[in-house]
Formats: sequence, C-alpha cells, structure tokens
Amino acid sequence: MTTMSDRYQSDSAQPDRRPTMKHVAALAGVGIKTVSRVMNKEPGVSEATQQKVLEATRQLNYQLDMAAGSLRRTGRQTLSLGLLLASVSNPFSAEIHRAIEDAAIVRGIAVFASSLDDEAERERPLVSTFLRRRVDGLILTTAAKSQAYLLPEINRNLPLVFIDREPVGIEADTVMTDNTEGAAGAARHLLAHGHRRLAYLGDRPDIQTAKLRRDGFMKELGHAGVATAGLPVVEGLHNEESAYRATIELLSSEEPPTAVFSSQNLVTLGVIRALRDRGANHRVALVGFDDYSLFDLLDPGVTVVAQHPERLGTLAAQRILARIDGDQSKAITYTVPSELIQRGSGELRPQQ
Amino acid sequence: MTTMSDRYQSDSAQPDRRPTMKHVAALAGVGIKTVSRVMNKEPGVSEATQQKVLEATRQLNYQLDMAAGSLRRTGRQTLSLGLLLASVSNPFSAEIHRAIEDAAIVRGIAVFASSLDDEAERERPLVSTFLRRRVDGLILTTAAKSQAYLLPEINRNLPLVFIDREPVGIEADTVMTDNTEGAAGAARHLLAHGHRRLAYLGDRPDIQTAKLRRDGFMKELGHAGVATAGLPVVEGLHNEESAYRATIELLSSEEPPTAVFSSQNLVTLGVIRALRDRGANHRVALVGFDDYSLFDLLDPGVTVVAQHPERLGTLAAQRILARIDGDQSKAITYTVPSELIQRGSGELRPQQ
DNA sequence: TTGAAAGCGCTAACAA
DNA sequence: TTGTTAGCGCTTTCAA
Repeated sequence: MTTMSDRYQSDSAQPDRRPTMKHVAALAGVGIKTVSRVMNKEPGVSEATQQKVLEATRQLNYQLDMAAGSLRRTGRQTLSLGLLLASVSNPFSAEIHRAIEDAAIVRGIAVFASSLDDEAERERPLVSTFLRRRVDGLILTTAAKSQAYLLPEINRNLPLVFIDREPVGIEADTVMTDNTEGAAGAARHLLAHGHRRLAYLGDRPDIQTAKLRRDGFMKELGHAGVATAGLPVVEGLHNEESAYRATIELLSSEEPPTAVFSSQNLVTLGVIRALRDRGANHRVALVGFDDYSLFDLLDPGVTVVAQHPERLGTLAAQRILARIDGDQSKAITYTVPSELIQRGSGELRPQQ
Repeated sequence: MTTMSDRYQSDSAQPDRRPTMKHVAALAGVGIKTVSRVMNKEPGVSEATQQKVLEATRQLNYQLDMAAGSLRRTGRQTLSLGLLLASVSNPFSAEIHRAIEDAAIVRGIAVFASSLDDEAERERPLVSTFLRRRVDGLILTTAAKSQAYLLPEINRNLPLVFIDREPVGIEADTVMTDNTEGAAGAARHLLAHGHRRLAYLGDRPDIQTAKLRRDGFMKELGHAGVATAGLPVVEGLHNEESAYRATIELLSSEEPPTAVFSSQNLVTLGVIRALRDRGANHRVALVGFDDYSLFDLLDPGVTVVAQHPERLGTLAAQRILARIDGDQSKAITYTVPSELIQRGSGELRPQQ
C-alpha cells in the first residue's frame, strides 16, 4: 500500500497545489472519512484522533472545499445566496444588502450581489449566473416585464423572494414599501398646505415602483377634487442630471408649480439643485420619495416619504431563510409602511 | 443498455430535482461529453447535434453546474472573487464594490462581498469563508494587526490584492489613497487661511488609514512651526454620535479651536452637526477627509480631501484579473492621489 | 465528430 | 470509533 505521506512530500514541490482531505488523512494517519467528521464537527471521533487531525490540518493549512462537499451532500446546499439589487452603490440598495448579509452570516451563508441598473435585459443573465452557481436562494429586485421565466425554479422549490418590486407572472414571497399609500400621503400633505398647482417628477413608468408612486399621487389629487388634467407629469427621469433640467424647465413655464413631488432619490437631488440654482428653494414646496443622508441639514430640510431599506432587507432575509428551512406555505407579501418626515421643504405654503 | 430517457421520465415525478448533463444527453440522444462541449462552446460539434442538445437544454430548463465543473477543470477556477469591505453599506465601500463588480462581470466572475466593520477579529473568519469556497482571488480591506496568516495562500499563488490599507507581514499588490499627503494638504490649507489653533478629530489609531492621516496632519503642522503640544487630538471616534460629542466638548473648552480636521466621513458628519447646533458652522473652519454626497449643498459647503473609491476599485480589479491571468511580477502598490475640494468650510478665516 | 471511462474532493451508506 | 466504497455532476483523457 502506498501511504499518502510520500504523496504529500512530492506535492510540496508544487507550491500552488492545495492539500485535500487525503493529504490530511495521510499525515494524521487516519482514514479520509475521519477527517471529514472532524471538519464537519460530526460526533463519533475520539478526542485523541481529533487532535491528530486538527494538528495535520494546521500543518498543511488545510481548508475544507465546500463546493466539493455540497456536490454529494444531501440537499446539495452551497450555503450561498444570490442577491440582485438596483445597484450595490445605491444607498437604498446598500442598506438592504447589509441587512441581508447580517442575517445570512450567522447561518454561514455567503451572498453574491449584482447590480441591475433597472435594465430589463440584464435581469435574466444575472439570475442565470446565480443559478449556475447553485445558490440556495434568490432575493431579487427586478426590471423585466415578467418573471414567469422563473417558474421552473419555483417548481424545483428554489427559495425565491422579491424585494422592492412585486413579480409579474408568478407568485412568490415579496417584501416592498407601500408605494401607493406613501405617494398618496405626500399628495395629502401638499394639499393640506394649500397647494393646488402641483407637479410630478418621476422615473421611467415601466419601473413598477415609479408607476405605483405616480398613480398613488395622482389618484389622491383626484380624490381631493384637484384637476389633474393640466398638471405637469414629467417621467423618464433616471438620474440627477435629467431631473435638474426638467425642474429648470418647469420653473420657467407660464404657470410654474407651487409644489413638486419627486418619486425617487436621484430625482429629488436634481430637483433640489435646480430649486436652489433658481433661488426657489424657499418658494416652491418639495416632497421626495425615499430619504437620503443629509436631507435634514439642507436649507430648507427636505421633507420625504422615507422607506426602510434595512427593514425590507431583514424581512427578505427572514423569508428566504424560512423557505430554505423548508417552509412550504403559500407566498406572502409584506408591505412595509413608509413614513412622512417633515423637515421644511414640504411645509412651505404657496407664495402667489 | 438502459437509455436515459426513461430515467428522465421517472425523475419528472420529483419536481425538485434538477436535470443534469445525463438527462440532457439522454433526451438529445447523445453522449454526455457532447453536451459538455455544447455548454462550454467547445469546437468539434456538428451544427445538427448542437441544435439537438440546445433543444433538450431548453426543454429541461437545464443550467450548467459550475461548481461541479470546476472540480475537475484544469486550474479549478470557480469564476468567483472574495471582496472584504469596511461595510457594504458605507458609500465609500459601495463605490469600490460597484467598480469591482463592473470589471468582474465582463469576465463572468461573480463576487462575494462581506463587511468587516473594522473589527480585527472578523477578518480571518471572513477570509476563511472565501477560501473554503475556493474563490479565484481575494480583494481585502483589512483590520487585523498582521496579514501574515495569508502566507500559505500566497505560496499557493492565490491572487491577492489589498485595497484602502496596506498589508502587514506580507507583500502583495495594494491600492490605496495617499492618506499622509492628503492630510498634510488639509493642514497646509488651514494654515494658509490663517489658522493656528487647530484640532484633529479621528478614528481609532489602530486603523491604518486613521493613523496615516493623523501623522500626515501633525507632521505638516510641525514643518510649519506650529506648536502641536497643546493641540487637541481626539481619537477613537468611530461614528457620528461620538464625533458630535467630542466636537461639542471641544467648542466649550477654554480655548476652542478655530479650525478642525476630521479624518473620516462619519466623523465629519458628527462635526458638522455639532458646529451647526452651536451656531459655529460659519465661525470654525472644517476640512474633512473623504467626500460625501450633498456636502456641496450644506451651509457652508464642506471642504474635503476627496478620495476616488471608483478608481481604487477599478485598479484593484485590474490587478486581481492580471494575477488571475498569470501575472507573476512582484507586488505593486498603487497610490491614488486625493483631491482637496474647496467649498467654503475650509476657507473660513479665524474669527478671534 | 463523438463517446466511454476515470477521477476532481468530498459526503452517504454501510461495514468492521 | 473508524474506514471502505460508491457516487455527486462535471471535465479530462483517450479511443473510436
């Protein structure tokens, strides 16, 4: 019989080869299954044997190969999660990300995160990437028209949670903000402060959250009997730049609005800069959807409909972990309430 | 001979079982190696055979198992990267993250990101997690006293890049900001505006970047002949809250400083709030290290030593990809210049 | 152009 | 308590 120790010897000449269980077993003078038991903290190994194995482990600097293990393991779990976000660099997404990471790490689960940038055509390839890596679950912010392509995965019982936006064409756990109600609240707030000439500035209406916020805002105005026919609705604003230009244009129109509602944080930033550049920041009221760092320190403070990204992330993580643990109950949708935070800009009265 | 097609039939009763190459091969009526060739776009498959295979793939909704493949593949690459950041929710880290993701995705590489929170004892377990998953490379922001524990990995030729902070105890590619020079520039700037009673507010000095910034700042004052003996140096500030309290205390001291240098964005936020609450924002000058969104819109605008996180991320990604591609040249350190951005707070003159 | 057999590093099942 | 064998899904090698 060839012992593994000479195999190990010869291997040491090849510095970029990682030791395997075989090497550890040979060095410790035990069987490979015993090493497996120690590495996985399975019971049934004597204290002395365990010490021998651990010593060999240290000497060789051995690290278990999780991928190889999960290939054979019952359930085939990889202890990894796929997370699709608007963008890892967007503060809203980043808070979600952190909350999910914190929940996952206590279970030894690592997370793959990817940025979607609201581009529908990126969604499927990115999800595919996760699937080819056999993640144990998927937490997705989506942009495609339908998520029906995930039906086979649902049938295979892949844990699936949607975050921020509801899926179309399938049923699955969803965690989202009360976009409609939040936007309606913004409308009520501006109306209550006397505004009748309002404007809506928003993102592309094919983005679900943008559409819901627009509809919630407009519907509430309708309820209040405010004519929405001539009301400026500028959509397709996807960054600060375009929102800035749209606001400038709005302010130089015949009958400029006395109040603006912006549906998304980047849009709000553009509006703020435009109002300041035109000296209108104390004259035109503003309520933005989604909070942003330092909004409280601006002049005036920016009134917002704040979301709770860390709460969304925590709930999504709880759902995916429950599903991973075998929860087979039917799909749940959590709606996390938004919160109107008054800081000044939304409480300005109409000036003329 | 048993064809695989009946195997597939019986499997369809088990909805949560994923199809394998065997299933695809059986359905397409080809050998498993042919399926492998098609999935990996290897040459040597006739057009007709390829179509048969792709059709079977679609019908079964087959997805290649990358982990199983890399087990046997020469080089054993997993097409994944481990990224250790201060925190995925910190805007500075998030920008780095995004830049790395963008560079990785074009190569089909997915990234695992984890948050360190500047806790030295989290570093090794998190790195271990990456290692057990056999990532193709590691990009690390560190907190531990030494990174010598990574020596075995270097000997195994694991691509390794340090970002934001230099490793101790080993040599490896590093990408960082010119902390010392940036902080010295802040000192020069404040001195040039007439300040002599300065204060330094900073993070824990065991964090490398904090120490470098403090030293750069103090040394420059020394060069200029400013007595640094009585100069308030408040360290250990790790969040907004503690920075706020430290600033309040400083302002109510016998001889309050006429200018403050803060070494990190969270600290700067605390200082800003304290200055405003005490009505000192137009009286006490402030230069912060690290830029932050909306600093330009505050009153006064916040003068900062800006870093370029996206540049750091891009460079780190380039290095790791080069190493993955076999670059064996000796370790390189990139120092990315910081940039002093004048916005008002740093240009205030001493008042009394 | 195609496929059969071996084996990557590990765990499951079972035997000793 | 310990070890042996088979096999997870794939790629490599090599033969047809």
